[in-house]
Amino acid sequence: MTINQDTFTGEYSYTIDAKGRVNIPAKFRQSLAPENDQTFVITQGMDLCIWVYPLTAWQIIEDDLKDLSAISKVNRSFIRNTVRYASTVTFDKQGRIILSSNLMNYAKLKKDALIIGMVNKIEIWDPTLLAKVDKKNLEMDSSKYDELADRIIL
Amino acid sequence: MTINQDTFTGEYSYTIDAKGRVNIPAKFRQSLAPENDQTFVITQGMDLCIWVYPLTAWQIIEDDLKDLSAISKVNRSFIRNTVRYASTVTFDKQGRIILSSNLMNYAKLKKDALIIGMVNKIEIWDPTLLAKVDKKNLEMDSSKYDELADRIIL
DNA sequence: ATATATTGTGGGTGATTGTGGGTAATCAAT
DNA sequence: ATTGATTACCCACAATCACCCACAATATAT
Repeated sequence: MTINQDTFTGEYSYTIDAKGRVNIPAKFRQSLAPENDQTFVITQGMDLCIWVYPLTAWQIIEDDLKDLSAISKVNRSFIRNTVRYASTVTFDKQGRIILSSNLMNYAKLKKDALIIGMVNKIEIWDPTLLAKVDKKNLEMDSSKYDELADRIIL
Repeated sequence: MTINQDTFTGEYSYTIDAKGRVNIPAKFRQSLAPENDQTFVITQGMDLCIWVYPLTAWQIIEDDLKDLSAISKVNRSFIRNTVRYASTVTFDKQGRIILSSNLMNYAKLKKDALIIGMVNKIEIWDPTLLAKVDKKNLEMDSSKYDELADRIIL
């Protein structure tokens, strides 16, 4: 049973094989809407992880980027840095996608991967790295959590 | 799997051979719409790089420019610096295009080329030059980046 | 409990891609 | 016209990738 189309929750651990392939959790595959053609777009996250979007969600981002005028220098470098690391990946018959070595280096991924549902996208982390980052964030941001709690009813 | 016709994302590194030929990434060739007849228009970018447009996209730019008055300073400089140097290139059986020595000088290209999808066009950079330019831009404009990131939900 | 289907992980092989070079046509200048 | 230079087109090959199959472990159904 899936909650919503193109919505992802939960945490799963997988291994990355010698060819850089990781499994997309079966639950995520099932909640991916059919019009995505079993395809995601993967790119660098704003933290040291990989972001994975359903294809159609990424297309909306692209459309927004198309509206930015190339006359502005800031726009150009923003587009460049957003799109630069993005690539489409379709999962194979076994449900795996291939991670480029670029992205694996960026997220410091080796053999183990932690895959986390982030509602509208998916994050892929190195388990030990996430543990560290997580701990630091908790210390820093506990006050800001309260702000958010006001806006979102849990 | 390609996202859309005539849209390009991702980063690829290639080598320029002695004849000034560079490969257009296979993914880009595949997403180039058939009515372009395997043809691009290459010209000077507004940064120190080469811009590569699908033929039909360039034709639209030309049409737009005809409609615009020459009064605007932006238009005049765009026409002078960009349109001036434009020429059409068709890729060969191996998927390569030829770069004129003019354009290679402008973008300071030697042996290595970094090819970046910029949604509706492609950029060709010297790898070390881009690293420098990019770093400078990020330092100068980080606040404007945040504005843009707010408008475009990642 | 047993059988059946699904899922996660590994590997093999043929097709595609990136890169180099060669040869014949085209053009320019003497 | 002859030479030299430039361009357009063709071939070759190594490395990479996409696709296929295998199988053990887990989950589901009867």
